[in-house]
Amino acid sequence: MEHDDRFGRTLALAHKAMHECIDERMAEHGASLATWLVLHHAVEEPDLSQSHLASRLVIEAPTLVRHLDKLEADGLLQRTRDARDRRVVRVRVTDAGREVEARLRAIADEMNAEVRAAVGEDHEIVQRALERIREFAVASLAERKNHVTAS
Amino acid sequence: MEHDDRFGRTLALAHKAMHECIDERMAEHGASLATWLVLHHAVEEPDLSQSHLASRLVIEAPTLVRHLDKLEADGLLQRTRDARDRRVVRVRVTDAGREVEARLRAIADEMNAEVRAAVGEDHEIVQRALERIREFAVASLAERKNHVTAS
DNA sequence: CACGAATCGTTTGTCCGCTAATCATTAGCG
DNA sequence: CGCTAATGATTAGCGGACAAACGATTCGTG
Repeated sequence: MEHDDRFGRTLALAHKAMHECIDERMAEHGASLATWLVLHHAVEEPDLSQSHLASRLVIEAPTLVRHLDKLEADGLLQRTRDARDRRVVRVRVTDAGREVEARLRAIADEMNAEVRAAVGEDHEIVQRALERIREFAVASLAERKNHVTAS
Repeated sequence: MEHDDRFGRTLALAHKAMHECIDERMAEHGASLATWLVLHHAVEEPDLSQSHLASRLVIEAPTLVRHLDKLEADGLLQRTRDARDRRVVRVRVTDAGREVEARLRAIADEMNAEVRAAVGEDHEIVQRALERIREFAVASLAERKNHVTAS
C-alpha cells in the first residue's frame, strides 16, 4: 500500500538517482554530467554549429550557450565564427578538452557497465522499452501541438 | 552509427520526454507536475510536517517550501504551526485543493496507462529493472559518501 | 538591388532542483 | 535551571533546463 506504483514515478526516481550518482563521480574531476555531454558530442562531431550541437544534445540553444561559456572559460574548447556564414559559430575542442573528455567518458562507461550489470539479462528489453516510452511521449506531445495550432 | 547506446542516455531521454508530456497536459489546468506531486502526497497523508512531506516526495525541504508558497497562495492548501512543537508546520489540503488534485490525478493515471500500453507486456520487467537501477545508484552514492567521511 | 522574412547566437526571465547559512524552537545534559 | 546541541522551516544563491525577445546576418522574392 501507498507504494505509488506509477510508472512515471519509478522512471523519475531511477533517473534522478543515476544522474546524481554520475554527477557525483564527475564532480571529483571538477566537471558535471551536463558539461561532459557537451564536450563529448563536440569531440564526436567536430566543427558543429551551436544549433546543431544543441539538437544532438537534445537541449535548447540558450542552455548550450551557458555550458559553452564555462567550457570556453576553462580552456576546453574554442568558438570561432564561420567565415562563409558569419551568423554561425563553430565549436572545436582543444587538446586539454580532449584529455578531460576522455577521463569523464571512462567514468560514464564504467557507470554504464555497472548499471547494465545491475539490470541483468533484461537490459536489452529495458532499453527498448525506454525507447518506446520516449517515442510515445514525443509523438503525444507533437500531436497535442498540432491540435493547438489547428484550433 | 552515432546512436550512443548508453543506458543512462536512453533513460534520461525517456524521462525527459515523459516529464515534458505530463507537464504539458497539466499546464492546461494551470498546474505543473511538481506542484501536483506535492498536492497528491499531501492529500494521501494529511497533516504531515514539511520535512516528512519532503522526504515522501524525495526532494529537499527548501524546494518544497517554494511549492507550498505557491499552492498556499492559490488557496489549495493551508499551513498551520503545530501547537505541541511550534517548530513544525502541518500541511492540510483545502476542498478546492482536493478538487484540483483529483483532476490532475486523472491526467497522471491516463498518462500512466498510455505509457504502460506503449511498453507492452514487459512493463513489470521494466519497472523492476528501474527499481534495481535506483537501488544500485543510491547504494553506490551512499558508499561513496562513506569513503569520503572515512578518509 | 532592396527590403521583408528567416536563421543564428545571445540575453533576459522563469521554473525546479540543490547546498549552505539563518532563525525559532525544543531537547538534553551539566 | 541554564546553556549548548539538535531540529524544523526559511532565505540566499547556484546549476541546469526552458521560452520569449533581441541584434546581427543572410536569404529570397519582388
